[in-house]
Amino acid sequence: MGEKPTLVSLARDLGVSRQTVSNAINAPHRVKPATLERVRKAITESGYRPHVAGRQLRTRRSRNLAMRLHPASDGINGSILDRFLHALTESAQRQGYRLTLFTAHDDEGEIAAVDELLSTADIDGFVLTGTHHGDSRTAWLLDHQVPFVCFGRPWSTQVDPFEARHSWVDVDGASGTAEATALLLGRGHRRIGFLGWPAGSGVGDDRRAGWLRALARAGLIDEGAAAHSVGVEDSVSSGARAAGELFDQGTTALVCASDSLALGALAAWREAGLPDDEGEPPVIGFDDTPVAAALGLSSVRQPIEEVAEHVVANLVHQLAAAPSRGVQPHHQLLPSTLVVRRPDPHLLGREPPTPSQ
Amino acid sequence: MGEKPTLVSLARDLGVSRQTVSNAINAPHRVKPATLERVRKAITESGYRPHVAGRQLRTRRSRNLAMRLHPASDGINGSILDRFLHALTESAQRQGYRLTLFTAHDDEGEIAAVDELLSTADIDGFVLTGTHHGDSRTAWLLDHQVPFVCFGRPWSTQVDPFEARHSWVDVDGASGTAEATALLLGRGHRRIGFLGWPAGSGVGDDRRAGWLRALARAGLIDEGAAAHSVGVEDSVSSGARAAGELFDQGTTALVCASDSLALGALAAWREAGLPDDEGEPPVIGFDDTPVAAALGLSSVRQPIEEVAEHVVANLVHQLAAAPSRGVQPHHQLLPSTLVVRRPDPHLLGREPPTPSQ
DNA sequence: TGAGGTGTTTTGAACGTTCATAACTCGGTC
DNA sequence: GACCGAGTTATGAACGTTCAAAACACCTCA
Repeated sequence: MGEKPTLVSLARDLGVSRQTVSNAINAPHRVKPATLERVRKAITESGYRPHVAGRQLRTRRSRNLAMRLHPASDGINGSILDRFLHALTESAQRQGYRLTLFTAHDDEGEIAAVDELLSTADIDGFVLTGTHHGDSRTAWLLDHQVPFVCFGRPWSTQVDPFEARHSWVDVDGASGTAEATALLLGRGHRRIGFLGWPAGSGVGDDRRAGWLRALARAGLIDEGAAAHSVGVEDSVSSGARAAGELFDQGTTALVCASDSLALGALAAWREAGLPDDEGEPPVIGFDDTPVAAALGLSSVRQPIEEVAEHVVANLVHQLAAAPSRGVQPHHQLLPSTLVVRRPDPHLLGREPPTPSQ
Repeated sequence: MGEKPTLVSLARDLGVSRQTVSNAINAPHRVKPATLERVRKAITESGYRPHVAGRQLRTRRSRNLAMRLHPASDGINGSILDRFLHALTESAQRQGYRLTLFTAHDDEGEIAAVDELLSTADIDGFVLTGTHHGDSRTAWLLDHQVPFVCFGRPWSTQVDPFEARHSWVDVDGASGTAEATALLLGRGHRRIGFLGWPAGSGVGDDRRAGWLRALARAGLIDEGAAAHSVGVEDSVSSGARAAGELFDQGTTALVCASDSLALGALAAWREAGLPDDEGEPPVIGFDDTPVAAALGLSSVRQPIEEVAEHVVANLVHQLAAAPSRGVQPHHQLLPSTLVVRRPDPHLLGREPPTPSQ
């Protein structure tokens, strides 16, 4: 009771030295078992916790990670961000780290913010999201020897991402869209389109590539497959418009680069009055957002929780290494997977199908 | 350039004492103008930043705020959380504070986490979200004299929230639903229903109250208005089902407690084939989520950014006060406002209305 | 008996900052 | 010319921790 215990007060009460208590916490093997037990008991009884500032001042480590929170739905959007933040916080916590947020208006602002956080010395490492073509941040961080991990491959046409000098974790979007395409192929569709974003966006091109790969495997590339692929702005209404045109041209099913686009496609499909696949509309979204779940839309799901776990693990690994000599960068591509759903017939604006069998 | 500057190294280079440099930063009025200028120049030139751990150790202040990140869509859901987090981070940053996240599985876990963060002494104040009936957290925090502010009123039937012993900021949901109801009344609707959650959820009851108030003002309470109000689970499909029944019973328009419910109601309305209000479906959602924006659904918007600003301001105010004597709690209820939208006709599954101008 | 370990504990110093207080400077007053 | 007070600057100590190295205890072996 009374004042908050410190190393010194605890040691005094126990009749041992500061350092012994410190060792009991940080290097138990150096303490005689009997003493260790005595100290540990005192620690739990007094509820002693090391004061982070004292520790940080001496060790030059804060056990704090930081990440920039992008303005609403930039890079990773909405619900994905929620899941990512939560998973990241939890993973960090498990490893004894905390997650601090900061904002910035652009990449340059992010660099400035990182610089600030580093010079006040309360952040050990950073998580970068929203990697893009010509990203200026990674070079700066590498130059300044700042520990960091990217969520997202370095999208460069010049360099193989697996040759990058920094660590990253990313989701293989192509595997998911390929799986989605395969599913539609299995249901007999032959004119499967891809509804995505304009070319050049790394992430979008990756998702399109999976669709193309699945078609190629099925030997369906030659007959003008490219005509069934369009790139538009990521919104429900432009998705609806574009999907309508595709359906008019003979497309019978659509794999989409986002749930927003899929939502539009769903509306267009309903309007076009095309047949369904035994209750399931031939439209597949991406990101498995709550909207998709709510509407019963099949969607490709990113293993965000695993991404977070890997990001933190890698960061912690970097921090554990000697600060002088660098650590081997590590690159991890995790597969995305298709979540198959069957929508509530009410929401499709059709009569429920008569239960066969 | 060499090592990172510290107060001492900077003072040595300038030929003044540590304390003078420290004063130049923290109490400029105590330093002779000429000296002040010299010191300031040296600070900017050297890029000196005070080391937070050193400062924290001495002042017992970390300039760190913390908030529990609830598991996905609990309390404040999806996109609202994004906006809130972003606004909170930005507001905190403006005031020279940082935001740290942590997770917990329940209220008890949150209390334990807070206790931990406090005893390692690196958090100055907390933001509480997801307040609910019989919340055990506020009492604990008050008992332990921890500075905190709630986003959300204390939902107690016993006590007037404005008498609460702790500060809170909340959004007056009723004002938004009342506005929504008034809009529908203005368009000639007389049988306006409310599609919400089962009674007892504070937030939900508040939103329903606004609807009821607007009806009362219009003198429409007596004719069995209660029959047009239902409470169901917060999902699109149950919203669709419930809305369908209401429309069958003669309801012509719906104010909803969430965008999910509104989404369902929209589907039901479409299916029922009821008339629209010159292109606008008579359904209004709540929270103005990206889905609502995407579909062109009118929705009540919470001024989350303002909430965050007030939360941080209050917290900072508490922290500025002498730690011994408490600060007057402050209670702030901000109005929500209706965002009126007109959906893309494509998405309604109808022909666009002939432009009548 | 003493030299050399090995295992355990203690001591001095340092990390960078601010508080409390002392010291100095300078103009004005008696 | 000594004294005072206000303005400005400097000094000692402290915040709580860990590093580096010293000290101590005990055991083995020549």
